[in-house]
Amino acid sequence: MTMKLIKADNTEATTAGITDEMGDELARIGEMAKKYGVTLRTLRFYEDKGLLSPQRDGNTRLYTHREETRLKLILLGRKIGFSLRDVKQMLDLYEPAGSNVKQLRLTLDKSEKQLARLNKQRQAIDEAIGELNDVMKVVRTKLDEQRPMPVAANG
Amino acid sequence: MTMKLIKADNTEATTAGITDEMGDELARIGEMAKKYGVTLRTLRFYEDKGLLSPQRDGNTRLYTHREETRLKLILLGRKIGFSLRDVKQMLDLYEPAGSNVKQLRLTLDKSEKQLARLNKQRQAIDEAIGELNDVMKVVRTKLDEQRPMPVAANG
DNA sequence: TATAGCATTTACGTAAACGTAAGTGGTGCG
DNA sequence: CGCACCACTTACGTTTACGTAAATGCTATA
Repeated sequence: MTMKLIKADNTEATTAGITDEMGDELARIGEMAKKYGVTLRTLRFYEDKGLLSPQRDGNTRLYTHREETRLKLILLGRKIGFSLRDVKQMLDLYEPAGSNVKQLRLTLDKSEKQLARLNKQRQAIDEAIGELNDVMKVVRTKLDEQRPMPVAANG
Repeated sequence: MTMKLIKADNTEATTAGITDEMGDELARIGEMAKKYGVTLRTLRFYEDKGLLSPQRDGNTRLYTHREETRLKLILLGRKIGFSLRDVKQMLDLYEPAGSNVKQLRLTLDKSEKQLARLNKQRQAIDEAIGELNDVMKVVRTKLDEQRPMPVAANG
């Protein structure tokens, strides 16, 4: 029981319970990475692409709840098949204190296109599976022909 | 008797009816490209990767029936989702005068794995479609909420 | 002979999403 | 004090299948 990384009561050592002047929960990059199953590299990459912009304590990145929400949206977007560029476009339209009609419209628009793409992909995959099965059938047949007739084997 | 490639009277100039000393039908790169809906670049690329190896008349590539068959297989392979590397491995095992058991086995092996991949992809796409539909539903709802109640509009 | 067409070569560019290496900094603990 | 950790930065590498110049050659035809 190494027990490292945990401070006695509130030493604010390496991790945990860091809060903003605003009272926000602040997480460091390692926590975020573990919590959402991504690498540190990925989080920095997203930042480099303007998708995230965590606060800083010196050099150390501190992620607020807002950034966490953004990350969730990014990951959802990627799961759905959006490119990071698309995700960024949508996120960039978010206005915390206004109507996000433009954002919603853009999202819906991109979603419809993505849905079309996904359906096409699905069809392509189904076709591929079909052809692949044909191929496998032929190959199996040819392989059987190679076998010199298992004349009534076992019985 | 080099036979130069071009016959005197049949003006056909650039293309057509070129034959080998063997009597094979020889096609130039442009014909092949059109016939199979690929670019010249693609054919040269495949050659560069060792998937095709057309004859030469000087610098000009001449494709035999064998090369054509290979191309068909390459395209089928790609349609099925194999990488060019995989296709090459399989093609490289072809022996014109022997049992191609190894080739067939490799093909079957790769096919099974590819089938598994395709099924996974299919599932992933289905999931993505599902989530995407959820997202669209939410977005549509939010957009509707933005509209200040179409209290019996128009009429 | 000039032009149109088809061909050739080399070689850098593209897209996406990070991986990975290399070198450095700050910190609490034994 | 020095190790173990966590974090940071820069920047090149990876993968796949070609696209896209750029410069040049060969041949038939007008």
